[in-house]
Amino acid sequence: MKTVPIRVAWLGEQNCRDCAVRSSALFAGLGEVDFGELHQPIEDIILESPAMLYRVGERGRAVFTLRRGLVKLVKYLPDGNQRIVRLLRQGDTLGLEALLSQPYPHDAIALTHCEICTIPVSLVERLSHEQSRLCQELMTRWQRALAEADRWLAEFSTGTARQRVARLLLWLSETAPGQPVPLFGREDLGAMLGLTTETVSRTIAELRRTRLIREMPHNQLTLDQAALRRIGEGMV
Amino acid sequence: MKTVPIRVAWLGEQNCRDCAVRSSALFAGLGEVDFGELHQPIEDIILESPAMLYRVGERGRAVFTLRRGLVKLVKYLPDGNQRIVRLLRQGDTLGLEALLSQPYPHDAIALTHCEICTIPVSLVERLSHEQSRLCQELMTRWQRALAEADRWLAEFSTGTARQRVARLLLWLSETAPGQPVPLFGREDLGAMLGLTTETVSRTIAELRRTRLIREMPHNQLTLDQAALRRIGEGMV
DNA sequence: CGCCCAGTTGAGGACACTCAATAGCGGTGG
DNA sequence: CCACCGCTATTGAGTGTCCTCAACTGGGCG
Repeated sequence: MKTVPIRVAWLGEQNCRDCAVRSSALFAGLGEVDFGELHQPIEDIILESPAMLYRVGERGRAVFTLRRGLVKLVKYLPDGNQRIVRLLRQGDTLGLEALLSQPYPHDAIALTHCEICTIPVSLVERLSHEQSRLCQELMTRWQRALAEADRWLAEFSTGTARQRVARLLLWLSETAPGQPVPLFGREDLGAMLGLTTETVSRTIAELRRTRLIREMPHNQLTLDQAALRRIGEGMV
Repeated sequence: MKTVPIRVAWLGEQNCRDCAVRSSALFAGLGEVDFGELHQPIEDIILESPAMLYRVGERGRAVFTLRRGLVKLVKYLPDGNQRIVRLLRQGDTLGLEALLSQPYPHDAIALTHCEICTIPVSLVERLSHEQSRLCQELMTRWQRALAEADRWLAEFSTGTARQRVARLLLWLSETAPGQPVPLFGREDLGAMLGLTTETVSRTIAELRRTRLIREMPHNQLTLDQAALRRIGEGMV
């Protein structure tokens, strides 16, 4: 895996009040008053594609909000193979484990260009003493992560290769329905779906031949959503 | 599915102070002082095997602590098939979603004899206003659930049928290593591992023939843990 | 230009699924 | 008490999907 330098930008004057994902971000529930408390600067980082945000086992001192992009969470099996257990997208939170002083349980690796807020654990802790509202907000994050995990298991580890690929493509188009979908490496797709790269490749090729997906510039895809939905649900 | 009447027992004088799973239960972090606040009675219920604790979509008004037994969380796929996304055991917490006023996302069904504490959401909410410690405790529950979900995905949806069955048996023996393990219906096992009942049956039969597992009374099994561990890790 | 990596395609085989028949077990009723 | 039923588990035969191994293609970049 290539290592890519991490560019860091400080928000300076700017703060979470103006954040693009404010409505879905961690501090969404806090009113204006509370923002006064954010004296501590929140770091904003940019990652390019195969860059690692954190590594399994690291002691984290930060929680992250994904403002833009896609991040994979990777677990390593005893036999050395790797499995992508979840994908995070715009508005999702990463590294909540750090709040519990636990090491991160995955590798977190950028799949696309990513913009990520770094929120020091100390800040969250300080605020949560005063704001029981924040606690609620945090639990919502956990809940969302868990719901995604369950969905991941049900949709992407069950059924034929065709079904899994179709469901994954639809999942990827959920953030912006109708918009083109970024397609990444066959190896990653395989690790998400529990399939080999060859099987994924064959399946994608077949979908392309039958015009259910169409290549666009920049490795983007447009989908025949209705048809893919039928496939995903087993209507062959 | 048979419906089994639910026997309800009130704890009366007894409370969480004396609970068998106190050290791992929801209120584990609370000192003696805090127990004074538990004026509200905590209901203790007993479920027998295929009884349902709650149903997907229900508006929950309670969180549950599993004091004893095994509970499956079931999700239903669009094609009507069902998938068991997680198994809960002694000390685990169920229905945390109720704290966020969310409907339960699964069916929760007892796989064995179960003893379960029912904790009203209102009680948790009242306490959590005063006790930021409880918030921490709750997040730990979420984190544990999420870790189990990830593990479930990595261990029970990957590899050959032999590997999956071996790993599941080992998982079941984790609560009490060396102790016999309860074995349940092939259909449930299949839904946990993403396999058909026939494949599970063949695999179990083969493990029995090769003496890696041994039948005991009451549908219990003793395991050759070392051998199963080798299988689970792919050392054939 | 040629290397390297990612993706594609092919052939063969292994594994799990499907369909179907049989065996075991517990409960019910004659 | 035994015969019968229903359900679950087991076993078998045949098929299909996906995996493995391997060759080939094509674009990016030194």
